[in-house]
Amino acid sequence: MRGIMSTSRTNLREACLSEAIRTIEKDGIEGLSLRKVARRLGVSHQAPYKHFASREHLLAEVVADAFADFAVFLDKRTRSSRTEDELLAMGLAYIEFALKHPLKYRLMFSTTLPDRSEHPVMLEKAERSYLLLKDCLSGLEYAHRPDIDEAMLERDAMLILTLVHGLVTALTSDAMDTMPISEQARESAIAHTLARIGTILGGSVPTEPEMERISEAVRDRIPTGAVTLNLRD
Amino acid sequence: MRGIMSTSRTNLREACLSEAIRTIEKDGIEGLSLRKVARRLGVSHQAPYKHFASREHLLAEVVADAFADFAVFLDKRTRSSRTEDELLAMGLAYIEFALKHPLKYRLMFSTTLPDRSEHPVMLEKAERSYLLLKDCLSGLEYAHRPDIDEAMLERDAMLILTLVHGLVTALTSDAMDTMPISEQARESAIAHTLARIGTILGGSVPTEPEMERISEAVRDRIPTGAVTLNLRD
DNA sequence: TTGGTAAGTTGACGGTGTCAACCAGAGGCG
DNA sequence: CGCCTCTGGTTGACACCGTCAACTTACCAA
Repeated sequence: MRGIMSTSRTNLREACLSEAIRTIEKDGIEGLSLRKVARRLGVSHQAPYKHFASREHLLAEVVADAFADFAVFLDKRTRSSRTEDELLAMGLAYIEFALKHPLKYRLMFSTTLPDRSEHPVMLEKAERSYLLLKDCLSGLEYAHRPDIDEAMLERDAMLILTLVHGLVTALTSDAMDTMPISEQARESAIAHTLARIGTILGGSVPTEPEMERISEAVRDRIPTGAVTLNLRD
Repeated sequence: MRGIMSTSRTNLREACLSEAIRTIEKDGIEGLSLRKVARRLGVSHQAPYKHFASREHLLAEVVADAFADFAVFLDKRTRSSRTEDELLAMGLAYIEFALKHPLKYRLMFSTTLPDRSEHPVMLEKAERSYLLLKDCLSGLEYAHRPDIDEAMLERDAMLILTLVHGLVTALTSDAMDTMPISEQARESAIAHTLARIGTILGGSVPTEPEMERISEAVRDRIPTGAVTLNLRD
């Protein structure tokens, strides 16, 4: 028999998803439990298992949806912008999304997500956003400079992503509650980050000797190969 | 009566800490439980509560230790380096630590840590590393340029930290298992990041009109004030 | 000696994920 | 029509978990 709830027919699956979202909003990602969503849906504790193999699978789907929303947002906002500077538009869109949907954003970059390799759909949705940025970069005249090859572009894309991610992570961290910053400081932090991205793309590629100097230092100091997974020493 | 274990006297506290570390190594941060620690120490499930108010408190202490180790490492490596380029030395030290102790590093930047504001000791240890970088930056001639004021330095410090953090997060992410990259690509990713940091510090500060252009766009698009904590819409 | 406190103990409660077994209904099919 | 199988729900059990409460011991200070 079905539960008493309004969840008609066999759409319990959808109901679980949206109830999961509501639960995360209220209790955080750690507070999500299959039993809780079942209870809140007025359904037996095992019912969700008919639609999701495990808690992780449910979570993976919620996260995948968040990523999908993110990609759509990025795409739409960047496209619709009449700005010359398409990269600036994308950066702004990124930041706008993260500040408008901090929970969703946090969810996407939580470190306790289900293993990516076991949830290919989630992974695929996540990669979409990265591709959008890379495409955007490819469209700029930056990409047509003779000193920029594919690998360089890829590395710079990563850097840019990292910069914006770091910025919004800081801006939406709960440190902001205990140590709030002024609206003005916030704005200049954002503008500064975006400007510095411009600096990176505008500046010429590091010179050969400079790269060699750094690479040497890297080879000197950075361990190569397998990593050790222990917390001691 | 005491447990049978070798944990003599009242050093159960220390024993808990190191057993917690061992547990995290084996079962991940999610797998840490006070009961497990107690069991592995041959002690009753409530014994750890005499030394740690809750699971979170135990975890906070482990994390605080990790941060302390990190700060010490940064300091030592940077100091001992005979390089002219002190910033490069610090960047390398950062990366070296993260690659040598990926678990410890992940632990420090896990998103499921105890609330920072409720664990001041942990917070304080965490801030130490940031201060080290800022100090390092202050020592450079960069800091003495007329166009660099305190706020600018602070913002650039944040950017640099973000860049290095993003780099090592990618390098130690488990995506590396499923999509491994060549030793050479790894090395150039590292060198590239460090070089781009140089680009940032070397380049001149963004011009006034450029900043104004960006700031305007920011004001246009970025929501101000309170954020909404919901996952819908 | 006495009394109080710190550091252990056992026990209980409510919560979790998940396996197993059962059951009702719907649809295909001989 | 009758049967049979599959889907989506059910209850029940198990082994965990964090944490509160109450009890016991050992020691140390007055």
